[in-house]
Amino acid sequence: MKFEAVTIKDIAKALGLSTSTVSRALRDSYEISEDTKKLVKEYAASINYRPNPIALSLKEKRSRSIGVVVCEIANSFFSQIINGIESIAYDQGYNVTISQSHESFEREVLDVSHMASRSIDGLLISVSAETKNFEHLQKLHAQGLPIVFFDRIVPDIETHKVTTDNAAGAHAATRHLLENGYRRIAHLGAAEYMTITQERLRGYKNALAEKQIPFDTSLVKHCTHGGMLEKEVQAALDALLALPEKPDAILAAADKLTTNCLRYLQKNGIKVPDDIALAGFSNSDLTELLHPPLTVVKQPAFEIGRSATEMLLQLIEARRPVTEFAHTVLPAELVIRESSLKK
Amino acid sequence: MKFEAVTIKDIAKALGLSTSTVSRALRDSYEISEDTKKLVKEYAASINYRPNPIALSLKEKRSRSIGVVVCEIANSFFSQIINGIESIAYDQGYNVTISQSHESFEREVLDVSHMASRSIDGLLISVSAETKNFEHLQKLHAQGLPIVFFDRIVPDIETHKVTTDNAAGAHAATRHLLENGYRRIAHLGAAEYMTITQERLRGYKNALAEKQIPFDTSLVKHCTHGGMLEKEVQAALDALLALPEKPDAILAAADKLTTNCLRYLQKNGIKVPDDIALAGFSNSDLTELLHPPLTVVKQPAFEIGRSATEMLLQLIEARRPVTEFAHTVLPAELVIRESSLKK
DNA sequence: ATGAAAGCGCTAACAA
DNA sequence: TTGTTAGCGCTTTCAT
Repeated sequence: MKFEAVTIKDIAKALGLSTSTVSRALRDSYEISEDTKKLVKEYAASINYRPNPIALSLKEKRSRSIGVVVCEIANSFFSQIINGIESIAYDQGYNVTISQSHESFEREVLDVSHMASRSIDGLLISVSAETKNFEHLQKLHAQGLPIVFFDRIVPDIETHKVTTDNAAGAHAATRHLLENGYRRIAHLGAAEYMTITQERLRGYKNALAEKQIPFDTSLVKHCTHGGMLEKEVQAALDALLALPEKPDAILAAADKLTTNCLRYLQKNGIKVPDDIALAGFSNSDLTELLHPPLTVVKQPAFEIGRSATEMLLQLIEARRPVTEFAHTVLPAELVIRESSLKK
Repeated sequence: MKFEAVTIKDIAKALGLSTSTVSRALRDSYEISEDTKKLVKEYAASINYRPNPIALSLKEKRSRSIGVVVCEIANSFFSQIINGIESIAYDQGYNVTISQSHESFEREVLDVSHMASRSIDGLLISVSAETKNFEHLQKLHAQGLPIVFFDRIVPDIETHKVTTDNAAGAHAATRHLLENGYRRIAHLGAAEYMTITQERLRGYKNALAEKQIPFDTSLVKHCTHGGMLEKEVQAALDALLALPEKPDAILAAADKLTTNCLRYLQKNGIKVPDDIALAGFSNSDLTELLHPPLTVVKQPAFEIGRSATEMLLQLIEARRPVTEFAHTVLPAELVIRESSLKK
C-alpha cells in the first residue's frame, strides 16, 4: 500500500468509468448494473485494490481506532486487559493504539493529547499513579470524546467505568490471613489518593473490624509509584520491620508491590510465611512458581478489558448522547497458596 | 477534538483571512507578516485549534504511525521490546500500533493486512511460531512498505534485521551446565523451522562438541507453539523423562518454555537442580524469585526494540531507496542462579 | 445506469 | 504579503 497505491481513480481510468461508478460498484450499490459491478470488482481484485482508510476517515470523521492508556504493558494485569480489549475491538473492525504512562502524570497528559490529536474515536484509560489532576481528561470528555475508565478510575468524570471489586478482594485476603492466625497484618498500598488504593484499604479495614482487631495506622505504608521503584518498597518495608511490634503478615495491594515485597523479603533472608506471611494483588502467571508460592488476589483482567471495550464501542456508536452510565464491578479471586498459610 | 473540531476554515472565517494564510501563519511561513502570524496563532490557541492529523496524512501520504506485530504482549520479552520501540518512536513523533498474532499464522496474516490497509508507514514484526509461509510479508515488502524484522526474522526478505546472538546465548548456557557436571542435557526448543530455534540448537550443539559430548537426538524436543500450550511442554517432558537414560539437565530455548518447564517439574515433584537442572531463555523479572531461582539467558529486549525502530525510521525517512541492509546482532546475557548449580 | 462535482481539512503552486 | 485554486482518495448528492 505504499509506492504504487492503487486508487479508485486508477480503476476508473483503466475501465473507462467514472470514479463514482467505481465507488458505487465496489460498495454494491443498487444503481449499478450487475455487469459493471462484476467488471469493477474483478479488476479491483486483480490489481489488489484496497480502499485508503485515511481518505475514509477524513470523510466519515472517524478513524475506527481506539486509544488505550495504561501505566505499563509489561505488567501482567495490564497486558491481560489489553488482550481483552483487542479481542473485542478487533472483531468490530477497530484498531487499538496503545500508550504507556509509566506512572508519570506528565507522560499521561502527553499520551492523551497525542492520541486525541490523532483522532481516535474513543479512549480507554487507567490513570497513572501520579495523576491527581484530571483536567486533561475532563476537557476531552467535555469536548465529546467517548471515554471509559477501567481499574484506576476518575470518579468525578461521568462516564462508563469498569473496576474490580477491590474492597472485596482485599477483604477476602485479609480475612484469610486472620483466619490463619495472623494478627498484625501490614498493608502496603499504592499512592494514597488512588481509588484502588482506598478501596483496597477499606476492604482490609473492614476485615480487621469484623475480627475486632484494632486498626493500626503504623501498619499502613504507601508507595507512590505503585511499587515500580524497588527502593520505595524497600523504604516502606524497612519502616515496617523497624516497628517495635513487627507485623506478622503483609497484604500488598498492587502487582509490583507484591512481587517487590517478596523480592525484599528474600533478599533480607526473611522467611515467608514463617517469619512473615505475604498475600497480595497480582495477575502474574508465575506466582504459583515463586518461592514460596504466593497467595494472590487475582483480578479478572481479560474481562475488564472486554467489558470496558464493549462499553466504549457502545458509546462511540451511540446515535444519541448517552446520559446513563454504568459502573461495572467485577469480582476478584483469592488464590490461596503457601505464602499465607498457618502460623 | 470531536464534536466541535475547530478547523483552519473556522479560523479564516473568524479572522477574515483565507485558509492558506492561516495555514501558512500557523506553520510560520516567511511570507506571512509578523502581525498576521501573531493574530492567527493567538486566536488558534485561544480556541484550542489542533490540526487534523487525518487530513494531513491524506495529503502527505504518510500516517506517522508504525505497526508492531508480536505473538504476545503478555510475554516479558516482547513487552520489553515494545518499551524500546515506544521510547524511540514517540520521540520522533510516531505513533505505535500494536497487534498480537498469538502465535497463529492466520491471525498474523490478518494483523498484517489490517495494518497495511490502515496505512502504517512501516512495520516491525517478529513472526508467529506458525509462520512458514512469508508471502504476506513478501508482497508488502515488494510493494515498498518498509519492514524491519526482529527476533524471529525472515531470512529470505532483504531488509534490516535485529536479533539476539541466540547461538552464543545457548552456547553459554550449555557450557555452564557442562561445567557444572551435567552431561545429559536435554534441549527443549520452539518450532523447528524458526530461525531462533535453529540458532539456539546450534549453540547447544557447539557447546557439546567442544566438550566431546556426543549429540543425542533423543534429547531434543520441540514445542510447536513455543511453550504457549502447557500440554505440549508436558508431552515433551514426559517423553524426555521416559527415556532409558534420563537427562540430568534441561536447556529451554524460549521464555514460555522455560517457565512451563519449571511448572511441570514442580507439579511432578521433581527437584531442581537436584533431580534435574534447568536453564532457559527468559526475560521475566521474576525469575530470580522462583523456586529455585532460575538460571536464564536474558535477551537485550529493550535494545532490540530501540534498534529495530531506529532502523525502521531510517528506512521510512530515507530519501532514496535503501539497498544496503544491516543485521544487528545483540549479545545475550547469562544470569547464573541456583537452578543450574553443581550436581 | 452512469457521470459530474462538491466536500471532508489541509498544503502548496500559482496569482495578484 | 495575501488570496485563489487544485488536489490528496473517497462518498454522495444532483444531473443526465
